[in-house]
Amino acid sequence: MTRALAGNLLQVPVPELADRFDEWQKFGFDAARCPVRNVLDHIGDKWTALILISLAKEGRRFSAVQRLIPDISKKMLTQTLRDLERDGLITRHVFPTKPPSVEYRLSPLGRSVLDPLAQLVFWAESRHGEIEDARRRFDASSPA
Amino acid sequence: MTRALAGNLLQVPVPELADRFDEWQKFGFDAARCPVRNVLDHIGDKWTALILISLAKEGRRFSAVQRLIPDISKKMLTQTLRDLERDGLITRHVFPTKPPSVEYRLSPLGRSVLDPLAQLVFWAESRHGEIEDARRRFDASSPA
DNA sequence: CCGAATCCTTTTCGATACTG
DNA sequence: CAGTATCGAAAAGGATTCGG
Repeated sequence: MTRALAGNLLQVPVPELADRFDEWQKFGFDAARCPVRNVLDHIGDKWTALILISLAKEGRRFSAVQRLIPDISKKMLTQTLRDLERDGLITRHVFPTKPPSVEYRLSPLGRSVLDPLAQLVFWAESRHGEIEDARRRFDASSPA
Repeated sequence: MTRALAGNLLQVPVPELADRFDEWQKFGFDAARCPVRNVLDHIGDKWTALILISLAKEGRRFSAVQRLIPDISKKMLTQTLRDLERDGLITRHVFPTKPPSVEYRLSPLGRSVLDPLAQLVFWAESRHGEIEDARRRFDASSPA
């Protein structure tokens, strides 16, 4: 994208990320305060991103999310939803029907992560083939 | 969705992500082919993002990366670097000095992930405070 | 229907010691 | 310097059972 150069692809974008990394270094790189660890570790776990995406279009009930992500266990669904609620990314709404129904919705904060998350997902989709090719090449030229 | 209401912030962006999710559903949501799982699980692990960022500015040697990320063990550094090489995100260059030195560099593919990754990192940085506040509120109103 | 509690397996990770 | 090998601890995850 942007100015298409011949041969020497990119290199220009994302100067900021490296610079920010340098900043972190200066302050001793405190793991507890590093947002990469504190936040990315969370949204990067096995189910979080999928759950967020499944709530992108509309609020959904517990069982509805479970249907959308068939191979998640109830335990992990409960746990991940609670973590997301704790972080303020989703809200939980209990309706006093019987049996009770519970709906989860993205909060404004949760909705705000969809955009950067989408960037990464679309990157993953578009590069998935390249990555699989690279894996095959690597495995082919590596010993048993 | 859409109809931009006052007070009700955003909602409009990222229609594509939810739609893409719907697409996946139609094909049975094959976990093995889902790029969210195949790729995000990788870059979302404990060290991958940090290593990619540490290589953003320039190629670095094994020990240099280890200095930049002080609390990574040699084992995990080796392992994560190898996984990244396998996925084609970084390249490995051995210089026949003695003792040998090895430099790791981002490949074009690896550089291409920095931009979406930066979006997420900057989101994390800017929202870190909100998330911590939400955590405190949640913990305060939850039982022992 | 939603979820808590328990048990158990798998995976991840770190510490340590060793090699070219 | 840049790894490899092995071990054990810890965390994550799944299956099952129970309860409001």
